[in-house]
Amino acid sequence: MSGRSEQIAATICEAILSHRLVPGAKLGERELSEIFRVSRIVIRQALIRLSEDGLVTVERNRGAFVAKPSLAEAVEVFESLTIVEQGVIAQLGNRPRMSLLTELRGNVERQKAALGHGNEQLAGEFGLEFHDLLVALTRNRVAIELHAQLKRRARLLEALYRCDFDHCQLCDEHERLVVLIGRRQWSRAQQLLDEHYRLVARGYRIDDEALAAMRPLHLALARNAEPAGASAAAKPAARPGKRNGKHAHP
Amino acid sequence: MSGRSEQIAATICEAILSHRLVPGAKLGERELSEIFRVSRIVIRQALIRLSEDGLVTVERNRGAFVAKPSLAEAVEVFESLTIVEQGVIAQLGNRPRMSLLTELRGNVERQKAALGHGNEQLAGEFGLEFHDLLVALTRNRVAIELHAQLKRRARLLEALYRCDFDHCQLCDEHERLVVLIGRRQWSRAQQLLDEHYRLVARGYRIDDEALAAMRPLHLALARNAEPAGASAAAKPAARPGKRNGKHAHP
DNA sequence: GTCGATAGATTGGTATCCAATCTATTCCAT
DNA sequence: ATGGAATAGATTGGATACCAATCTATCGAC
Repeated sequence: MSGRSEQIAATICEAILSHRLVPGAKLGERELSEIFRVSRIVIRQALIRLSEDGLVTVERNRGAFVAKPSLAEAVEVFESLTIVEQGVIAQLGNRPRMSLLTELRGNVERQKAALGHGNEQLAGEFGLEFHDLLVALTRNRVAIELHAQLKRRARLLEALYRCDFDHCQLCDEHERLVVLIGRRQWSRAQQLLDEHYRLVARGYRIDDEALAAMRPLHLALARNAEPAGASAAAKPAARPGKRNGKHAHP
Repeated sequence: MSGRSEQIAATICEAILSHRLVPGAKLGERELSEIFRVSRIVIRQALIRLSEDGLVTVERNRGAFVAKPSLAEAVEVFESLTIVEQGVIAQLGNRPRMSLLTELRGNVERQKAALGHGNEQLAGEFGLEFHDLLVALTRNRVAIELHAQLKRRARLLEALYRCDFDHCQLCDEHERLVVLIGRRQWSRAQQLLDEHYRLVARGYRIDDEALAAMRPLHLALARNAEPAGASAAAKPAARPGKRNGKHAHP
């Protein structure tokens, strides 16, 4: 409903976070405007939104690209996640919301159950959710949005650096973290959290093949690229011959 | 240099942070486009940038306004600042950069000197800088930018809620904070920081007169404009006969 | 083969136009 | 006179066309 550029930005964001658009991919204004059937200006506004969020970098007179953070910046993102969540733990000391720990315990149980069934994919999802729940304990929307932004940037990194996690150990640390929080041992909890994120960061390796997996924009955005009309076509399908044959990957 | 909309956004941001544009003020596209001598689209792009930063809110088909955070949101902003800085302190425990404490000590000395000369204004400036330096200790640009964004929102609040600080006590707490960090008493330091920000938050009172200080855009954005508090009383009612202050903002 | 020039393509920005929506006034009925 | 509907104006959201500046890539000369 609200602004067309807003929902286009959300669509592109979703495509980036699900790795259908890989870091470094060019986001051409003309191409996107044809895909979404809007004018270039709306596309540019969407790209501005994404660039403010850190998911897209705009180079003057060259265009917009999916952000491709350096390894140094990747470390900084994880460190920032650590900082925020350590701060959240410190806040728990002042305003004990121990009743809310139930949610954390429930999440850990779901992680363990998923691991018991050998579903590491699902366990990973729950593992991400754990950190959301931790920040949600503050009931502070500003902090929650801050954390969500950092997490978006972290998910972007997953596309760039192959991750190889020891889900067992990660889940175990989550459980120990809940115990420490329950015992109000904030300092120990912060220390464990730091080690936890360092373990996560160690799971990342440079992945050259990810960049080879680049696919054309109209494929990456096909699912969500609905025509401008209220309900014009159910299928974007193959676009009828505008101009084709210039999609060589550089 | 880089994008026209970018520098216009920076100019408007600066005007907001120095309280020449008060919360709730309308940012009309046509009016701004005439002031900056650019097309409306560039203005809209600048407004989008500012809205992503949280300094302006855009309401569909109604326009853009300088953000007017509720008291609840103000509390959340300060709590988030606390969270980030507490996390920074926790990080200092892992990577001791004690040599950089010199900068913090120097800042405290400048605060005390300013207070000694009775210059509370200058002491307040140094007080803000103290928290920047604290976060800068991490050498983490992502965290620094995160903190800077929160501080911009905090400075916006100063225009909405009149602040009445006990600069002596604030400076004293800064000094004690440096001592605690030097002694590696991270937990105590975090606790003191929390109390510190609660003291700051208590200094804020609802200020109705600030909204009355609204002035036309072209005056607020003039090159050599002064902050709202000083010379606003000279011409309180600049608008002839139009409606005044009817900007209810849920 | 390397270096430079030229021609295309893309971006940044302007001007104009139109539809949808919100605001405020006016006018009418009670 | 007052409340409500109708209307006219203003503002936003967006489209289209157009132009200048810049980047890219091909082509040609040495």
